[in-house]
Amino acid sequence: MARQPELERRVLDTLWQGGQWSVRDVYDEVGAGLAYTTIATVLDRLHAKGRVQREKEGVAWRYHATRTKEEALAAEVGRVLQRADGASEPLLVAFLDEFEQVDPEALDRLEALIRARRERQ
Amino acid sequence: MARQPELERRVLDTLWQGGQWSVRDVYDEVGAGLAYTTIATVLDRLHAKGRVQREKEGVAWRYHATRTKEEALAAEVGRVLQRADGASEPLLVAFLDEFEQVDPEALDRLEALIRARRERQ
DNA sequence: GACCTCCTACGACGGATTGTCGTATACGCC
DNA sequence: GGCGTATACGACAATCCGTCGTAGGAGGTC
Repeated sequence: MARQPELERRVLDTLWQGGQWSVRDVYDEVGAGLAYTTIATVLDRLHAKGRVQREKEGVAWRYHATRTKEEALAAEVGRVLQRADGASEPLLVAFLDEFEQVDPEALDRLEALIRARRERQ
Repeated sequence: MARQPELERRVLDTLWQGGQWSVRDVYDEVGAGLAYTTIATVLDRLHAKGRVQREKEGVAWRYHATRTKEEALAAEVGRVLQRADGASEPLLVAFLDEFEQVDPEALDRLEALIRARRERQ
């Protein structure tokens, strides 16, 4: 039923919009057709996994993402890199293919960012 | 038991060394302490998922990876990019952080590859 | 032909993850 | 003391993955 946690992903996308979210807030955003407790459970599990944090506000919890979307996605890329035997040239080429396919201009910005990073030290 | 398919990953890493592998070949490589049929099952499932291909040779199957390791890992990065809302600057910066952490020189090679790619058209 | 060895096919089982709820229970307010 | 809302907790089914066991086929050996 869950090769990739689809509902968790939608809930995280919601939190990544920024700010604090109660269960009801999230439910209103992505809960169409689902039970309120379904959303509550998903948020609870994400909290147990450390993916979101929460503070009590009155009787209810307020949730927010532990990491930004960018950080979370980059961390996944980091795991991929870990699995590779170093950043070999074929790997980098394959990466660039993917980047180019998603956004042809991304390569220009990537190059500019690399250059800026070098100058910064 | 399997948040990330560890044994499948090891089997794939084996096939990614290149060439054709029988079940026994793979078993000799990564099967220490496991049953022969465990490896056979894993290869069978990878085949069902399209991750590996196989041809009969006599009575036995010969397996090889459908994609190279580089292609497979890049495809994962591609999926991550799909989930992002475009290649925003914060995302690219976060990616570069990961690259730099894994291999500080990777950024230089990345830049060179981008430049080479631009000249090629 | 009986036997041994190796291979595949297929099914099974348990643990973990995820989607999905239901119920019980606590809290604040009129 | 009720009502409405929120949480806590547990439950169930589906799927994935690691892990085997067993049945049965194909080929070589005595």
